Amino acid sequence: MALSPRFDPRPNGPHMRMTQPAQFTISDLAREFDLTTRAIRFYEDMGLLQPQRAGPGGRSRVYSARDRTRLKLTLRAKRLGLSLIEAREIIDIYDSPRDTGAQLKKFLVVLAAHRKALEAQMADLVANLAEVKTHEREARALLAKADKSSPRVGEAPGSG
Amino acid sequence: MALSPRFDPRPNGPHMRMTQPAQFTISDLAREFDLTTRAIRFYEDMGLLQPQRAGPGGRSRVYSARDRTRLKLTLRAKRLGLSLIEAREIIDIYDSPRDTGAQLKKFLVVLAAHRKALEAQMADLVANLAEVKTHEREARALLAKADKSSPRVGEAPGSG
DNA sequence: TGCGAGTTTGACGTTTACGTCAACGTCAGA
DNA sequence: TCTGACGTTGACGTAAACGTCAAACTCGCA
Repeated sequence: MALSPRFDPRPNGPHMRMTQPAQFTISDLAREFDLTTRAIRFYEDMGLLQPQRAGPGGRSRVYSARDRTRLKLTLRAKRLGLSLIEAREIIDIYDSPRDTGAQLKKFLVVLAAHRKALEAQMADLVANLAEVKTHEREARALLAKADKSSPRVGEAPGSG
Repeated sequence: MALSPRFDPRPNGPHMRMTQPAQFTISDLAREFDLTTRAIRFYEDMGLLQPQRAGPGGRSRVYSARDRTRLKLTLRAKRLGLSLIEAREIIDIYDSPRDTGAQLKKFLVVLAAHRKALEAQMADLVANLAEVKTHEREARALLAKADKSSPRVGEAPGSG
């Protein structure tokens, strides 16, 4: 748990927290999101993050709040089953410029497709949850019947 | 689209469909679920399917309705981001015997864990969908404003 | 009798998403 | 000055989920 200032490329680091910390080291993010630094560098190789460089020779990575947001979005996309490439495509579109009408229209098309995929997955999820709940009800009913016919010691009925 | 009877290990194949076809070939399932036969054999290697054998020398695989159900569950689990091993563990529990109280209780524990995971994913999904809808609203509003200030030829306002 | 369509097993290749070293630089503190 | 803790860049390894051959068998049919 050493706080280890070291080089610390954070003029107003996490401790200031006026609005949002502006700068993060790679292990800041690793800790926050429970990742290895290797994973974070890999996401950079995949084009998901583009940290600045600082320190002697400009070697150390410095992550901005935007990088952090993109990382958060990446992890959520992963949890929903997207590949890193798919995640990057979507996230890139999300923070790409949309100042012309054509860009806005393309954005809407992509959003519609994305929403359709999410809704399909939602359907799977709802079906699955319904089944789980049904099984739970049935199992509880069976268990209650069994407990009534031959109750076990140490398990008072009605205190579960 | 050749119906290809060949060996056809189906005493009452899909064409009878009184209740449910009882037997399927590997390519029946491949067609139905849009998989390669390779994938289906791989699922067997992973312990997800256990088809009977028939034909000369008992070489050809014959899939039962239960196999088909397990395959369907497998694919849904995959769509929700589970690995094949995780899918197998859950599906195995679903059609394992639950006649003793201990088995019922373990079943309930597993179901609760599974439900918790599904609900977490549901939260991700809902958050994601909300964001998509917000972006859609914003983009549509921007587009409407832009169209009003400089409408394009061939795109009558109010006919989208 | 040979062809095509379908089946089998086996073995190796591929992509994704990292893990796991190795070898090195740097900075603060004992 | 040396030790840790952290950082860097390669380079190689790995697990999952198949794809992609190859070589062989069987069946129905022209």
